[in-house]
Amino acid sequence: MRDSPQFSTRQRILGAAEALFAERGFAAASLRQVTAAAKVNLAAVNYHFGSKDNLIEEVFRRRLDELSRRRLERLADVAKSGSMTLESLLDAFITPALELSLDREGGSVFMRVLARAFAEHNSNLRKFLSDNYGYVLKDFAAAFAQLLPQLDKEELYWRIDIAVGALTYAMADFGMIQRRSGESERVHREQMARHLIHFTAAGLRA
Amino acid sequence: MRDSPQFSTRQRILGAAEALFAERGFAAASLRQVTAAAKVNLAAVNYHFGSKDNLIEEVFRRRLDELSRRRLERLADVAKSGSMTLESLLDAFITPALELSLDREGGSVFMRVLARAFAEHNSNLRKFLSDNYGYVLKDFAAAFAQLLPQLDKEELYWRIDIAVGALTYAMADFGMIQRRSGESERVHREQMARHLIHFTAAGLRA
DNA sequence: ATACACTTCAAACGGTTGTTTGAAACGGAA
DNA sequence: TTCCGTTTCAAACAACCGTTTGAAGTGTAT
Repeated sequence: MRDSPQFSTRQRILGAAEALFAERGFAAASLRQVTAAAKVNLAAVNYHFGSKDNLIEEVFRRRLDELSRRRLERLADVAKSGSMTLESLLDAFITPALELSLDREGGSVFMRVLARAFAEHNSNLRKFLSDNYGYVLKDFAAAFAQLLPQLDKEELYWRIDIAVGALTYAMADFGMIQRRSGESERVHREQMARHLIHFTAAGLRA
Repeated sequence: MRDSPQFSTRQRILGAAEALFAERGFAAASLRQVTAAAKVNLAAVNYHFGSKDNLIEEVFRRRLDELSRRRLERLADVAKSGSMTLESLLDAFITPALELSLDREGGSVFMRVLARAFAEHNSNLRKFLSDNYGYVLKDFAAAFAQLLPQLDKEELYWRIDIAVGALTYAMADFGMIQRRSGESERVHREQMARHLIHFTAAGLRA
């Protein structure tokens, strides 16, 4: 689908790279494998992106720009409604990722790419993510602080750190639980999100 | 330290490989980098381990054999004591990993290697881990089931899955929280373990 | 001293990596 | 048609990969 001729060379490369990065990692997925999957010439990567490192960053940018926008949009909605709860806050954080992972055009594999970025100790990549998207976490942290005034700053950050870990790990489908054969991908993911919110809210409140 | 002459070639390779796998990943860490760090000849890896894949498995085996043994030992102690709680059960699971991560000889980097194994989609590696160490999780799951009889099997497995994710992520030090400058590594890790148990117990009970 | 198993070594193997090059193909404007 | 910027292409580059080889070194037992 993503390598079909109706997509531009640029988009075909991004789609194939995303899939191969998720499956094999950034180092192990070679540009020859990427360009073969995208059905474009090898030199097209360096022509359109300059280097492999730039391609990696662009794979993140393409998804994270919209994901961050949607998360902050929902955060603003929840804050404005006046009925902010831990659950609604977690929902604002998780639902955009859930929607992305249900996107037809390979959104689900991106969550695995994102989780790989945490496993990679690559400081360039971490700096890129922190510089460009760190403000999203900051805004959510402030909202959590408002809802959990009994926790001091240190205690709160510990819990948010653990919560983000649980969310990252689960949304990347790293766990043992496999989707049941009779169950659609959508239902599976929605159940996971529901369990995640329930579990994490309790942990934050504890 | 681990590359000092008092350690055997075999152990020096294992130590250097562990450190480089944690830092760069299994694919990106080359045998030439490993043998240079270990100060041994390149061919020593294939002489002592046969192949890079075997070396990777051996890096896991060296730590996981004892880690699994200690976890099951503590699980048995807790079960025997008659006063099993969620907290004591989580403590039995976490404390051996905590002790390992405080080990002088590079135990802390191994937790990062272990977390990488989850991020890797490598089916050979996952099968190796599941075949050789899956029984540990099985035994703990049975103990959790006993403590949470109100949860049906599916609900329980979801929560254990999420809990394992939080533990894996946190013990690998993937989070944003950095050790404070005036604080020892030991104190930092012990605080993390304490927060982890508190958070996870609440999530499981929720 | 001789023999033998174990270990280390430098060198080379074929294959793959990211990147560069210069020519060919393309497509709209003049 | 001619022109020109944009994009694609096959081919080559040096560098690095995991693995193999056969010789050199090592220490122990005979």
